[in-house]
Formats: sequence, C-alpha cells, structure tokens
Amino acid sequence: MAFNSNIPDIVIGRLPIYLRALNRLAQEGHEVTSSHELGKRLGISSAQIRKDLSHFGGFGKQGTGYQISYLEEKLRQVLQVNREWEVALVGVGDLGTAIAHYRGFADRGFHICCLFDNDPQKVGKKVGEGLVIQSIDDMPNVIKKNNIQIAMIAVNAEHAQEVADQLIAAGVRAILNYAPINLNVPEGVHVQYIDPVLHLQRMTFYLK
Amino acid sequence: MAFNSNIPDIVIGRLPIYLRALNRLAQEGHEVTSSHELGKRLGISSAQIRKDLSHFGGFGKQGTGYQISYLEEKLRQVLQVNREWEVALVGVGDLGTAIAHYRGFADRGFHICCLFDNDPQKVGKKVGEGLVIQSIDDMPNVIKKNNIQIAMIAVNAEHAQEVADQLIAAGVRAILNYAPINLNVPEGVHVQYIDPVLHLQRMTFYLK
DNA sequence: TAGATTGTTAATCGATTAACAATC
DNA sequence: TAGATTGTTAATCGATTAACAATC
Repeated sequence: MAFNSNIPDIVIGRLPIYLRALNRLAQEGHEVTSSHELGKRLGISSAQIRKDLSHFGGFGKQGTGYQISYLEEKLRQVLQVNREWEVALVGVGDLGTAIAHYRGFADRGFHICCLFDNDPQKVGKKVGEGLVIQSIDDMPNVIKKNNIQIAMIAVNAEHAQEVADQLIAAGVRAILNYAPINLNVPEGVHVQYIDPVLHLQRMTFYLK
Repeated sequence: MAFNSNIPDIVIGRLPIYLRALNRLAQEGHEVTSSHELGKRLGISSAQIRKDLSHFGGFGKQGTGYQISYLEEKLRQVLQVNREWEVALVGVGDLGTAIAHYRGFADRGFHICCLFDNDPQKVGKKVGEGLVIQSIDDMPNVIKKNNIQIAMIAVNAEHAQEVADQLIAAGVRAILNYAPINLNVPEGVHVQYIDPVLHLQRMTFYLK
C-alpha cells in the first residue's frame, strides 16, 4: 500500500461516507450498485465517485457496476477499518459519559477500552459495561502499555490542549476532539473535531 | 444583507470557527488580534482569513488588526447567531437524552424547546430541565405553532428520512442529523451531519 | 515617520466535471 | 450484438495563496 502519500485528504474523507452508504444498500438487500445510484443517494456526482475509487484500484465492472460486498471489503481495507481499534476516552463528565454509553462506536469497530478523569471522586467508578474510570495521572502509562493510537477528548476547552499534549507524548496519533477549541499538534498527528454548535451556526446563515 | 447568494458555502463554514477562536481570545483577555495570529491558532493562512472576512465588509484596521469584540459582533450578525434559536429534538433514546442534557447548545444560543419520540412509554416523561417528551404524532402541529425552523434528528437510520420529511413538511429548514444516513431534502433545506465514527474512520487510514 | 497589517487583485493550485474509449 | 457502466483523460471550475498598494 504505497498510495498513502498521493491521495488528497478530501478523497479520504469521502470514503467513509461511501462505505456507510454501501452498508445501507446491502442492508436493504441490494447486491450490486453503480456510481450513478450511489451518487444520487449521496448528492455527489457519479464522476467524482468513480474518480475517488480509481485512486485505489478498479473495483467495478463495465456495464454492471460494483458488487457491494466486494467494494465494502476493499474500502475497509483501504481505510484500515477491517479490524478492531482500541480507543481511550478522556473526560467523563456529561458528554464523556454519553460517549461511553453510546453503542455506535463498538458496533463499527471502535472499542472504548479505557476512561480517564482528573476528578478523584470519579476515579474507580464504573461506567457502562464495566469500564472503570482511571486517574488521568495513570493515562500515559496505560496508553503506552496498551499501545493505544486513538483517543477522544471530552474535557472542557481549558484542559483540552494539555490533555492532547499528554496523549501525543504517550503515543496517540489520532484524536477526536469534542472540546470546542482548535488543537495544535505536531506533524503526523491527526485531529478531527466534533462541535455540533458549529454546524448549527453554519445553517442559521441561510435561515429567514 | 444581499450577499447570501454570492458567498461560497465553504466560507460560511469557516465563520463559526473564526467566531469560536475569537470567543476564546477574548476569554484569554485579548482585545485585538490579527489575521496572522488567528491563522496560526487555526492552522489557516492569514490570506484566507482576510479573504473570507472581506466578503462581508472591512472589519479591521491597517497596521493594527481586528478589534475582537467588534469582529465577534459582526460575525454573529452575519451568521444570524446574535439571537436565540428554538430547536426541536426528535428521538429521545440514549443519544437524544444525552443531547437534551448537553448544556453547550443553550449556552451558545440554541434552545432545545421540545422533544419528540414515537415510544408511548416515553411520552409524558420529563428530561433534563423540565422538558416533557411529546408524541411524534403531535410533532407537525407543535413545529408549526411555534414556528420552529431548526431540528435535530436522533432517531435510528431506518426512521431518519421519514422524520426529516415530516419536519420539512411542517416548516423546518435546517436539520442537524445524528442518524448515520444521508438525507434527501428539497432545495432550500439545509442538512448537517454528525457521525463521529466517520471521523475515526477517516483517521485510521493514516495510522500504522 | 517607520512599522505593521489590512483589503484586494492576479497567479497558482487543486478539485470537480464532462466526455469517451474500453469492455462487461 | 446492444445497452450500460466503468476507469481515465482533458477541460473546466473554484478555492487558496502570494503580493502589494493603501493606510492606520
């Protein structure tokens, strides 16, 4: 897999969307689809879908389209989601607790394996399926020992950068940040942001 | 405000990010900033920030930069977030409950004013600050009566499109969709998506 | 005044789309 | 074979960046 360097990030960003749509099509009983059908569902041009996929190989057949199960498998390979990933969650307040309870992560291959909080009152408490909240002081060691590469940050904006720095120092390479603040991270570390208010603010521009 | 039609959507999408960073700078005690400082924090070029802002007017001063409180005010005007918005939430399962409890929406001007669920067992129950879950059968009337323009969908993927159709028929023009599925909506209706797993899948591509 | 930074134009860069030969 | 759809190239479109006059 020597293609990592060439592919635009914006293309990578669309692959999970394609994969999700394929899952759905399969669930609905389809076995085959086309760039046209997929594009119609997603509001994306068929040309773009074909172009995106062509970065990784020819997965379709002229005249018939794509076999869904095969394309799913290939996209999972490309995205490296054909395995289970261990994920650390830092911050177990309201938001962190909700995340810890959310089934959607484990269902799709992301297993939350450890929880951290800096509140001594919370340390030792159980959340959800028997996960015990650990002290944030132990975070670096736990991350290193278990070779955890992915973390979610659900602490407040004031502590998010500090937590990120510690996570990265311990070896984390991908961060999903729920704190409403931009993180500064070194080259090679990936950050994605979840801030629902940003999405709402983007839409109010068009209202009235 | 006759600029709505000309501005690229991608520019609109960055304005909330600028606004968030300005809030933060103000909180840290800054009174003035520059496109360079802002860009450094956000990982965006200063030229892009100046270009983006220039779509809406000249908010800075040569030599000194931008007065933060003034720029915040202007961006809030542009985005129409200098007021409170009423938001409906559909689906009060685990995820919906977490959203209903989350303070971040109200804190930033989005007031969740009504909850709907199709489970008769849940209807009538209170969630959070005295909000009562209403039947989804009453949704159209409540939305219309209160002139609600924004809704969040937290039902499962199977019901999301149907719920969206009903919301739109009742007058909703902006939807924040937490269901892991793409929605087909008519022209003039805006949809934004929250699916944290998509963000994780995007990052695993780069790992190892 | 000298230094700094804006707002804007023109140049560059990159992403999307149209079109079509290949082929199932 | 006829019809359909891919994979790919070239053309178009749009977004980002560099550069600088204006000016605080």
